[in-house]
Amino acid sequence: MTGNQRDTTDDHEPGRANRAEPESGPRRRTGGRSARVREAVLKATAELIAEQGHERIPIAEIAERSGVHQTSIYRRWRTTNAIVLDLSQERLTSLWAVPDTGSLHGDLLAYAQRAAAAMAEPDGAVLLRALIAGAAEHAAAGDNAGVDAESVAAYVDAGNIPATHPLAERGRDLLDMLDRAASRGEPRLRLFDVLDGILAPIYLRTLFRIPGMDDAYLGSLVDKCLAHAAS
Amino acid sequence: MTGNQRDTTDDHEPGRANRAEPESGPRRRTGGRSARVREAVLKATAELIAEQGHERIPIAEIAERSGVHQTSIYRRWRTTNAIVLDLSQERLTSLWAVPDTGSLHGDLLAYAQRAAAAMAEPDGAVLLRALIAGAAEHAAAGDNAGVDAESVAAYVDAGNIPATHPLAERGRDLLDMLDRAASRGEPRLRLFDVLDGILAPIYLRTLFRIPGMDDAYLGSLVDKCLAHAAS
DNA sequence: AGGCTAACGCAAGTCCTCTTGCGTTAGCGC
DNA sequence: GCGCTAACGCAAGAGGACTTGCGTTAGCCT
Repeated sequence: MTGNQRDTTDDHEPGRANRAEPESGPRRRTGGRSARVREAVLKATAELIAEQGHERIPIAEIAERSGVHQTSIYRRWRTTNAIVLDLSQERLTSLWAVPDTGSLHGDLLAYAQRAAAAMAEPDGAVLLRALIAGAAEHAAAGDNAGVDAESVAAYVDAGNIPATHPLAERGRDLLDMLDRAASRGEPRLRLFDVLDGILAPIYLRTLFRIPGMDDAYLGSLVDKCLAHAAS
Repeated sequence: MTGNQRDTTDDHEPGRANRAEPESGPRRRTGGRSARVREAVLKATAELIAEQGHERIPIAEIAERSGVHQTSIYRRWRTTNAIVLDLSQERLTSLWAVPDTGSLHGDLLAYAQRAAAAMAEPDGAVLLRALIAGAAEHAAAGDNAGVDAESVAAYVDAGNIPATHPLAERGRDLLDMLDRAASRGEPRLRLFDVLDGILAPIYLRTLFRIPGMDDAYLGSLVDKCLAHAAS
């Protein structure tokens, strides 16, 4: 299209995982004004999503609300979806410091409750959909989140998630939790048992707007997970 | 515009649920040319999705491929997303005649295999996303798929799904299956146990492109479901 | 078979999204 | 502080999505 296939999605994590690029281009300016602009745009987008309930927000509207010029937004993100994806990664990352309650059952329940609470936010479902759309875009771009299909399968067989996968961050946190439990002598759950047994139902119910995710329900999900580990 | 605010999204189910509208407007023409046009558009859209791998297809392109004029498409569906939603409802409805293998375990496994196979189609993930987007649009439009939140909750408590819900059709089929099992003397599973335990993991892995949904995996999902019913 | 009109084809339009070039501001290294 | 230039603001402008009015075709009903 524009002939430049990398700039749009690369600015999302400005100063974190600095891959050792030998001839890295110009040095980015991540602080000060740039950071303020990013902040303002993300904040405005979150507000508009919460108000309107959907992600189809014209960039012009985000520009007006945030006080940032349209052009700047287009140059940095190019599409509304990229903004929402950026927002969702920030939100669903910082929010998810995994609890340490002392027991696996308690940890899992707290985790489930946090996940359910995040989804219950006014923009929770929208952010989840953005995450999904992000995963789909990666796939459409040709690669499977930067890793080829076979090595992804190898990861999954080993009970892990490739580092560039949208769910990777959460996978790491969960693995820590499961390791803690094992070191306490509690049964060792596999990562995908938790993903399938706890996260998947919460996500399904969120996406299809099925209510009833109270503590009793979440508790039953956790119990099922643990029952399998025992058997 | 046309002054008619219901035609766009109402043509999806031409002759099925005729709500008793007293002063129903002009009588629709659902057969012949209209049906051919609908067929051509849906077919072209499915092809383009399978080829390009995503749903961001300009209507002009669908018009060219299908031989139907842009204007006609705009008047009937208004957005690409509506077409894909239409397509997904048709596809995911006709395809899902629920098997009757003689045992609950066999039925559930066959069901899981069909679901996984449908998701493995080149356009499976896209159609699933369209279904989700459809559910979200309903929600954004103000109502919860035509039913208010409380009555939805009541349905869910009773182990059922409201009739207008995107998953309703599949829910009905599944309930039939579960009833059959109960009448054979097998344990009675609740609908949402199947949704949470089988469909949710399949959907999660589809949406996030996690591979490894082979028969062994699907079998383990079914086993877990049944283990809970026995306990 | 014939009338009525829903639905389609066609061709201009209109509106809005997105781009491009250039001047200005301000982050970062010295 | 000073220089360099990344990132922003601004104002046109190009391109594509969507609409509208009207004539034509063909379902559906009697």
